[in-house]
Amino acid sequence: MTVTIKDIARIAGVSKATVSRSLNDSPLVAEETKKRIKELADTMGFQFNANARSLSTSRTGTIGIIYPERFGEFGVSLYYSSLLSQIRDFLEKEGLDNIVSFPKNRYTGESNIKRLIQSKKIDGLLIIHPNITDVDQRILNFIEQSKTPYVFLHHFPSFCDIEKVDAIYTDHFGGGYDATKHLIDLGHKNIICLTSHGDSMEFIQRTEGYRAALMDNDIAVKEDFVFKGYRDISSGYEIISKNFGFIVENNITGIFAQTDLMAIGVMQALKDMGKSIPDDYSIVGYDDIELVMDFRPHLTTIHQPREEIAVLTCSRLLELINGVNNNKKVNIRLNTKLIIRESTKRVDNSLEG
Amino acid sequence: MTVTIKDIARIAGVSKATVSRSLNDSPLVAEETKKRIKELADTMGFQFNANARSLSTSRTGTIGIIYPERFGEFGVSLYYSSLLSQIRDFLEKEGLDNIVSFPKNRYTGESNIKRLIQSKKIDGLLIIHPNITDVDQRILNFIEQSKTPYVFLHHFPSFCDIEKVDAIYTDHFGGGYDATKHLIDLGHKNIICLTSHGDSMEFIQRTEGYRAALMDNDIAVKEDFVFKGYRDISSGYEIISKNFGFIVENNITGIFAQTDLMAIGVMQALKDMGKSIPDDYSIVGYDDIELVMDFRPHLTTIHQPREEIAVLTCSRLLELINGVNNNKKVNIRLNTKLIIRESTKRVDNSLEG
DNA sequence: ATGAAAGCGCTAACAC
DNA sequence: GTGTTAGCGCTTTCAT
Repeated sequence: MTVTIKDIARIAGVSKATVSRSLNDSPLVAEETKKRIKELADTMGFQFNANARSLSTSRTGTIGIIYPERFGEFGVSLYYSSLLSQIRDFLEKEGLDNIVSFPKNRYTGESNIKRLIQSKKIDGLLIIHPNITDVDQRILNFIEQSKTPYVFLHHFPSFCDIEKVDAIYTDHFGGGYDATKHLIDLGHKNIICLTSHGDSMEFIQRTEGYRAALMDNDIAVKEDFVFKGYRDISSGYEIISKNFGFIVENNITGIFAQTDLMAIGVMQALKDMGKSIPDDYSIVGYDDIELVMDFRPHLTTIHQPREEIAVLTCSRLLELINGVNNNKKVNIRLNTKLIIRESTKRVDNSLEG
Repeated sequence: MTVTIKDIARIAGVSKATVSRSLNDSPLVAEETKKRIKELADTMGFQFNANARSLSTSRTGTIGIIYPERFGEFGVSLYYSSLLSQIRDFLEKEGLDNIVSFPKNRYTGESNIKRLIQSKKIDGLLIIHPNITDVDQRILNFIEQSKTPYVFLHHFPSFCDIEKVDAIYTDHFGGGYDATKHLIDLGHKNIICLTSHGDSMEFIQRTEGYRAALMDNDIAVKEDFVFKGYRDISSGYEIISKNFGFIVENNITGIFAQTDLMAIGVMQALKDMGKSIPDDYSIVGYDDIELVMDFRPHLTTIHQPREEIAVLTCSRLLELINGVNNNKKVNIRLNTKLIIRESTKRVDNSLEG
């Protein structure tokens, strides 16, 4: 039923080797035979057996994508699924398949990274890992010594020597800084910040950016101005509702929410309290997910260049796989971009004491 | 560097066959040797070469998931990505990998279904296909004669003889019916419906359910009460804003939006016009995506049993792959469930003429 | 320019 | 209970 090169060889009256060479466009075979074989293969509906091929060449034509476990969570997936789409798009263009996996099997605890590499199911790895615990040094060593091409993306891989890995990431510190600076520039002095629980690097870095911007502008950094939540809409909503007294007492006018979802929740909460945005409060989000355009006022936010991340990451991985420019590591920090929309506004000083 | 069964055989002083048998838990080998071999394999960090294995057994341990192309679009992915998560979860439990793919490569136009099957990259296929154009009869025949196990999910596969395929889907007609009936039961007489452009079966079926419910309750079906949009928040928003005059003129009080996202947009639009929900308008959505809980009032909606779909679909596919109960097709229509929350309310008849 | 043959790592008859 | 061997479908030396 399935047609193999052997079948083609038989029918064409040539050897398997010639068929293989022809279909792989080897220059060693006469143009004429090559053409004949190709056409024959085509009419016979031939397709390489990927397993046989991989066994022989050690190339599978599939890329492994390692996602943080909480990808499964709803809110988190909004930004990531957009990034993933871009990655898929690129790989599709190259005719590559992809296997998406968590670092570990959640049931057996087995390392999917190790498994995928050892079982030779993939040609390379794209890794988004939030922190040290998820991809530990042992695994990292394993990948390294297996010589599997891999690229880290999205965050700065702070848990390892950046000189020793390929990584494409955005400047989360800078993003946090810019968001805060924007509020400061608009005259806001009392700015709170909503970040995420946990040790995910991106949030730690955004918060550092927030602090730095305040300090650079001689505004005291107050630890109780940093609220930890769950990076989704309801968490943003809840933090604001519960702490509204605090917000009023402290004369807060600027709010930096470290995810757009939180920012949306913040806006909802303020609206529900009869407040107006940006007249009463200025809000800055983070991510620039598509969803924000569905809400009024349109959110001022930090755009992450997802498409660029995807393109650069995939291109780099392909270089590694194809063995070009793989003598030295590539390390790119992409700038985020402040997108000013409608949720931020110059503070009205005339009303101040 | 990589350790193979040959290495183990050499070190253990047995043949490759014995090693293979041991690691595959064959009853043909003595318990003692088996144990010894297993431990050895373990300490040596052995892992089967998936390609060699697949070549020999024709089993790959990976499942292909075919998604509609517009999975890439943001709004659409909210429901589907939740479904996909559930599927992944099940497959993870079984130690299976998955390759997610569109029906065709968007660049080359090549059929990914054919390619994945012919190249023997997958053991079975999970197919979510919106309509006839995406998975045409030729491909269907191809799958069939390739004997690749496959299960359709999410929609009723109306383009083929349902008796001849395995399919797990929800009752979109029933869902549309229940949503509408709920509004009718609450006393609403003038009910509009927001559906999606295109020929996606799920929406056609939901609209049919809407019509049937009206007819069954002696309410005239008016074609201009059905609005076509893009299944996202802004589309819902726009339809309501643009047609608010129509809504008022026609005394509309009930709105059935065929996606939750549209429903959210509807609520926003009405709010922005100073209307109150559910006092002025009752809204019913569809899907029961997680996002709806982030909005007030909480949306009354049609819950789709995604987890059940995922579990049943995957279980069935595994049966097919393992050759159990594969003599007759399985065809399950799951019921949706009306979830009554805060966006619907009995119509206040005292105000009526 | 083409063919023969070995080998990739594993499984499964078939022998013993 | 274990070993030998052929074979899965392809690539790639090495011959010719």
